[in-house]
Amino acid sequence: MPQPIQAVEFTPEHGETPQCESHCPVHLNQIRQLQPEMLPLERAQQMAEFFGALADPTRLRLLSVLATQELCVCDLATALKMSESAVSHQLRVLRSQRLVKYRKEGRNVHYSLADSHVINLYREATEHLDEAD
Amino acid sequence: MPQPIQAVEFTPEHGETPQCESHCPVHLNQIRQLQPEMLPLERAQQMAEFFGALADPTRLRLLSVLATQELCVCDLATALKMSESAVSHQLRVLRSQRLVKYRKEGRNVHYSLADSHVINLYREATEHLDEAD
DNA sequence: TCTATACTTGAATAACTATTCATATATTTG
DNA sequence: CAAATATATGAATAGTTATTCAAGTATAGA
Repeated sequence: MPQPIQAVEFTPEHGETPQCESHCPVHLNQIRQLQPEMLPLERAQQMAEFFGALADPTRLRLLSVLATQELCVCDLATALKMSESAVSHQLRVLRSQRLVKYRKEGRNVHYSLADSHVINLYREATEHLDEAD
Repeated sequence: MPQPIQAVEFTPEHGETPQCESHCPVHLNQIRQLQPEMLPLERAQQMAEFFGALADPTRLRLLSVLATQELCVCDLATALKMSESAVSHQLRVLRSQRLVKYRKEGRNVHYSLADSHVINLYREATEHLDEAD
């Protein structure tokens, strides 16, 4: 896994006493060596929020139609048969994770996909799901 | 976006009346044409569940240490400084989405990453997050 | 077979999240 | 400026989820 980590908060005072007995394959020293590989909590939280933005059917449907063209909120609401308010709330989540970008034009706000990562993540997930469930 | 969709439940009876006025860029006919591009609800839910499995700091940390080596539950618990029960519950979520696989050996259960999609998704997310926040 | 260990699981609780409803802001048009 | 439209937002509610605790299963060894 990438992200070989910077700050690790591994304190020898508490917690790392292994519950495993001696026959367990990995022991204290090795677990200590695992720490540098482990995603630091803060980064893990940031990343979880990002994946969280993708973890909702409504938001995924919004992204799927935005993949075809730029659309304003009321068109998105119409296409998904949802209230504009609900769509707007979800677009805010997508914006907060920079999954979509927007462009104001008069009273309309046109949304579109932010970058290619969105498509790539979508594709990876699709491939994974299509492999023998 | 991939996944050009199979069944679309677009019924002309209700919902698709456009809230947008005539100056809105996309009209009813075009919105109707959007439907085939839209992720069907069932697939969207399936995909949301998958991303949901990645949307938790604990599970991402588990994956990050499993990326370095196969590990048993008690070692994972020790490394993350969490109860074995909590870790086991989270591993169940990862298993349910086939993000990890496991191997029983005596009383230990050794977990490892399921396939390369995990790494790819991790990398895409990392790259996205590292771009100008 | 009895005990200990590794892991799993169900129920309960606390924290989080999606939608609705009401309201607010901004822009266009009369 | 007033009215209408497009979007955004705050509060409330209902549904979801992560962790804990207690109990359960399975395997190994005495």
